Amino acid sequence: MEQAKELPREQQEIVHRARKRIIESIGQNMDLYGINLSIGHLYGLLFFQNKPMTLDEMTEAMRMSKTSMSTGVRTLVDLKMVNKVWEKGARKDLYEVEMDWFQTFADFFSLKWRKALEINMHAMRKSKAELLELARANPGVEELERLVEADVAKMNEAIRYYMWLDRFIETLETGAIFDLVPRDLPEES
Amino acid sequence: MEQAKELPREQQEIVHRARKRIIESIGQNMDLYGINLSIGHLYGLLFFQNKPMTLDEMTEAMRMSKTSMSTGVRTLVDLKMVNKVWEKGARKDLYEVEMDWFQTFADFFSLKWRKALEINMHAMRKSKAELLELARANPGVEELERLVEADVAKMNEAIRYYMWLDRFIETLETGAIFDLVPRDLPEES
DNA sequence: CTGTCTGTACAGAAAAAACTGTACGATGTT
DNA sequence: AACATCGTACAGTTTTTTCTGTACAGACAG
Repeated sequence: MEQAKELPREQQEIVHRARKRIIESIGQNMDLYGINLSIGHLYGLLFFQNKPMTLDEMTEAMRMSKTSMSTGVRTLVDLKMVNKVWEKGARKDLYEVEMDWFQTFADFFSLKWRKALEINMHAMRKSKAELLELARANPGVEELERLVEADVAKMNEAIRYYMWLDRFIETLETGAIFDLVPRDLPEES
Repeated sequence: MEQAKELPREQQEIVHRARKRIIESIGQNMDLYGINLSIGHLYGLLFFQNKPMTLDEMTEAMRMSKTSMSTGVRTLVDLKMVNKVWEKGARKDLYEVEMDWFQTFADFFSLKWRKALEINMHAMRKSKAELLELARANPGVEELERLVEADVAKMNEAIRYYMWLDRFIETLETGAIFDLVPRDLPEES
């Protein structure tokens, strides 16, 4: 895990267990971020490291292949959960967790949601236009009119939702969310 | 997909393509909700159904086994994305999508986040207490003190984040989020 | 330039997830 | 009562994902 070699065996055990509980807890819940258990554990490991870590150190600590560590840590970097760190004349790449979990949260969900939002919104608008055009080109066909009306109503409701989601994502991107729901509560007095 | 049988072939095609685009778009982005492509498609299919659907109808429309439809629709029901519908003397179970996507969104993420929150928070608090007790029982051991201090600082920061997340989830659960970020913008004037 | 070390591409093995067909319990019908 | 019909449990198969070992390109040291 990390240093602490100069402590008596018994104390090391306690520290190790305390850390392990958290690492596994974090790792387990990483599926929220679409991350599997192994990479979740890797993240947990990095969390308790008080200094940047190399791929070889991860390999040893996780008892997994270097290839897995390489791909795993890259996933975490892509998600901005881990940062690549530069150190003077260092041969190896160094990584450490992004400790600002508020930012991690905002980055992750704004990224994912915005991607889905754009794809879906685009599909909605295009299909809606096609259906309206179809109805316009065939006036008076009752069956068609009913059908288009029903579908377009659904699309409009979906678009309304996506427009809300867009504004919501914006609060994450701009940090306005932390005005709406403050990071800290004012002290009780 | 659904009725429209009385329309000319050509018009049916257009409607079908317009719907298909959306269904696939939705299905693809369902991985945000931890749902795979097939079940995503199922959801999209239900979205355009203007009446509740039976398992057998899904089986036919999706060209998949009834077992898959059964488990798939159950997943969607568990996530509150689809509702089981009761109809007078109906032999078969009927399902329809929950059309309130605002609610779907709020339900899904509050459910998932709260679960993770509670597990992680519990682990954090327990481990923190153990480390503090360890330090208390061994005063003056410099190495231990440094280590405990560093770990506890991290845990405190994490707990601070989780307390924020808790308040944030609460806005989803209570609907207060829709006061903070309104469903609709006031009309331009 | 040669030799060494690092990260990753790639192909194959192992593990996990998705999907299916069969069988069966529960419920309703005759 | 016997007979149908429905939904799902379960076991086995297929597909996908994860993980590993090997090999190699790029950077650097001597």
